[in-house]
Amino acid sequence: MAVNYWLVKSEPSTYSWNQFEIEKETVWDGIRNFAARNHLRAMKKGDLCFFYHSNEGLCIVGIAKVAKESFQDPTSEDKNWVAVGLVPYKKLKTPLTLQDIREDQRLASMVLLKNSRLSVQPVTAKEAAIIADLGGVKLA
DNA sequence: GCCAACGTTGGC
DNA sequence: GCCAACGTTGGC
Repeated sequence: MAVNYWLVKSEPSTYSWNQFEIEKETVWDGIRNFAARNHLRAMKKGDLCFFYHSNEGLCIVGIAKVAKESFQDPTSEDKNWVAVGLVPYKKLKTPLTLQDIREDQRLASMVLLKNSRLSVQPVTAKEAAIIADLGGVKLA
Protein backbone atom coordinates (compact mmCIF):
# COMPACT_ATOMS: atom_id res chain seq x y z
CA MET A 1 0.00 0.00 0.00
CA ALA A 2 1.36 3.33 -1.04
CA VAL A 3 2.32 5.93 1.51
CA ASN A 4 0.64 9.29 1.18
CA TYR A 5 2.30 12.60 1.85
CA TRP A 6 0.93 15.67 3.58
CA LEU A 7 2.02 19.00 4.91
CA VAL A 8 0.98 20.39 8.27
CA LYS A 9 1.60 23.88 9.51
CA SER A 10 2.32 25.22 12.94
CA GLU A 11 3.46 28.53 14.27
CA PRO A 12 6.69 27.80 16.12
CA SER A 13 5.62 30.12 18.92
CA THR A 14 2.64 27.81 19.47
CA TYR A 15 4.18 24.45 18.72
CA SER A 16 7.60 24.03 17.19
CA TRP A 17 9.42 21.10 15.66
CA ASN A 18 11.89 21.23 18.56
CA GLN A 19 9.13 20.79 21.08
CA PHE A 20 7.76 17.95 18.96
CA GLU A 21 11.14 16.18 19.04
CA ILE A 22 11.35 16.58 22.81
CA GLU A 23 7.85 15.20 23.36
CA LYS A 24 8.37 12.43 20.81
CA GLU A 25 4.68 12.42 19.90
CA THR A 26 1.79 14.80 19.58
CA VAL A 27 -1.91 14.97 18.92
CA TRP A 28 -2.56 17.21 15.93
CA ASP A 29 -5.76 18.81 17.15
CA GLY A 30 -7.60 22.10 16.97
CA ILE A 31 -8.22 21.94 13.22
CA ARG A 32 -11.46 23.81 12.46
CA ASN A 33 -11.46 23.96 8.72
CA PHE A 34 -13.43 21.52 6.59
CA ALA A 35 -10.85 20.99 3.88
CA ALA A 36 -8.09 20.46 6.43
CA ARG A 37 -10.37 18.13 8.40
CA ASN A 38 -10.98 16.02 5.34
CA HIS A 39 -7.26 15.64 4.82
CA LEU A 40 -6.81 14.57 8.44
CA ARG A 41 -9.48 11.93 7.93
CA ALA A 42 -7.71 10.62 4.86
CA MET A 43 -4.42 10.09 6.68
CA LYS A 44 -3.31 6.50 7.13
CA LYS A 45 -0.92 5.10 9.66
CA GLY A 46 2.58 5.36 8.22
CA ASP A 47 1.82 8.37 6.01
CA LEU A 48 4.41 11.13 6.15
CA CYS A 49 3.71 14.77 6.98
CA PHE A 50 6.05 17.61 6.23
CA PHE A 51 6.19 19.95 9.20
CA TYR A 52 6.09 23.61 8.20
CA HIS A 53 6.77 26.58 10.43
CA SER A 54 4.45 29.45 9.57
CA ASN A 55 4.74 33.09 10.58
CA GLU A 56 8.28 32.63 11.87
CA GLY A 57 10.89 30.58 10.14
CA LEU A 58 8.73 30.04 7.08
CA CYS A 59 10.26 26.72 6.25
CA ILE A 60 9.74 22.99 6.20
CA VAL A 61 11.81 21.75 9.12
CA GLY A 62 11.09 18.09 9.37
CA ILE A 63 8.95 15.09 8.53
CA ALA A 64 6.43 13.50 10.89
CA LYS A 65 4.85 10.09 10.64
CA VAL A 66 1.20 9.32 11.25
CA ALA A 67 1.08 7.08 14.32
CA LYS A 68 -2.65 7.18 14.95
CA GLU A 69 -5.37 7.61 12.36
CA SER A 70 -8.09 10.20 12.84
CA PHE A 71 -10.21 10.16 15.99
CA GLN A 72 -12.47 12.73 17.56
CA ASP A 73 -10.62 15.91 18.43
CA PRO A 74 -10.21 15.90 22.22
CA THR A 75 -10.44 19.70 22.22
CA SER A 76 -13.95 19.65 20.74
CA GLU A 77 -17.33 18.35 21.83
CA ASP A 78 -18.32 18.07 18.20
CA LYS A 79 -17.48 14.65 16.84
CA ASN A 80 -17.16 16.08 13.35
CA TRP A 81 -13.78 17.51 14.21
CA VAL A 82 -10.88 15.09 14.24
CA ALA A 83 -7.24 14.88 15.24
CA VAL A 84 -4.41 12.49 14.36
CA GLY A 85 -1.42 11.25 16.32
CA LEU A 86 2.00 12.17 14.93
CA VAL A 87 5.53 11.16 15.85
CA PRO A 88 8.79 12.73 14.56
CA TYR A 89 10.27 10.82 11.64
CA LYS A 90 13.22 12.83 10.31
CA LYS A 91 14.51 16.32 10.68
CA LEU A 92 15.63 17.94 7.44
CA LYS A 93 19.38 18.47 7.23
CA THR A 94 18.63 21.70 5.43
CA PRO A 95 15.33 23.37 6.25
CA LEU A 96 13.52 24.23 3.04
CA THR A 97 12.33 27.81 3.10
CA LEU A 98 9.24 29.17 1.44
CA GLN A 99 11.55 31.09 -0.84
CA ASP A 100 13.37 27.90 -1.85
CA ILE A 101 10.03 26.30 -2.63
CA ARG A 102 8.94 29.30 -4.69
CA GLU A 103 12.15 29.26 -6.66
CA ASP A 104 11.93 25.60 -7.61
CA GLN A 105 9.83 25.17 -10.75
CA ARG A 106 9.07 21.56 -9.83
CA LEU A 107 7.30 22.70 -6.66
CA ALA A 108 5.29 25.47 -8.30
CA SER A 109 1.98 23.65 -8.00
CA MET A 110 2.26 22.88 -4.31
CA VAL A 111 -0.83 23.72 -2.30
CA LEU A 112 1.41 25.69 0.04
CA LEU A 113 1.87 28.23 -2.74
CA LYS A 114 -1.65 28.02 -4.14
CA ASN A 115 -3.58 28.17 -0.92
CA SER A 116 -1.27 29.34 1.78
CA ARG A 117 -3.95 29.36 4.43
CA LEU A 118 -4.84 25.67 4.35
CA SER A 119 -3.27 24.17 7.46
CA VAL A 120 -3.33 20.52 6.42
CA GLN A 121 -2.61 19.85 2.79
CA PRO A 122 -1.81 16.94 0.47
CA VAL A 123 1.64 16.68 -1.13
CA THR A 124 2.25 14.54 -4.20
CA ALA A 125 4.82 11.74 -4.16
CA LYS A 126 6.84 13.68 -6.72
CA GLU A 127 6.87 16.82 -4.59
CA ALA A 128 7.69 14.77 -1.50
CA ALA A 129 10.74 13.26 -3.24
CA ILE A 130 11.96 16.71 -4.31
CA ILE A 131 11.48 18.21 -0.84
CA ALA A 132 13.35 15.33 0.80
CA ASP A 133 16.13 15.63 -1.75
CA LEU A 134 16.52 19.37 -1.25
CA GLY A 135 16.30 18.87 2.50
CA GLY A 136 19.11 16.35 2.45
CA VAL A 137 17.19 13.34 3.76
CA LYS A 138 15.82 10.10 2.36
CA LEU A 139 12.10 9.44 2.51
CA ALA A 140 12.40 5.71 3.06
C1' DG B 1 1.83 45.65 12.92
C1' DC B 2 -0.24 45.80 8.50
C1' DC B 3 -2.90 44.01 4.92
C1' DA B 4 -4.37 40.62 1.35
C1' DA B 5 -6.63 36.31 0.78
C1' DC B 6 -9.65 33.12 2.17
C1' DG B 7 -13.46 30.72 4.84
C1' DT B 8 -17.57 31.30 7.44
C1' DT B 9 -21.69 33.50 8.88
C1' DG B 10 -26.01 35.61 8.50
C1' DG B 11 -29.50 38.65 6.31
C1' DC B 12 -32.35 38.84 2.56
C1' DG C 1 -28.95 30.38 -2.64
C1' DC C 2 -26.59 34.66 -3.12
C1' DC C 3 -23.47 37.99 -1.34
C1' DA C 4 -21.79 41.40 1.99
C1' DA C 5 -19.62 41.62 6.37
C1' DC C 6 -16.67 39.77 9.44
C1' DG C 7 -12.88 37.02 11.58
C1' DT C 8 -8.64 34.54 10.96
C1' DT C 9 -4.41 33.23 8.85
C1' DG C 10 0.04 34.08 7.25
C1' DG C 11 3.58 36.61 4.53
C1' DC C 12 5.94 40.72 4.60
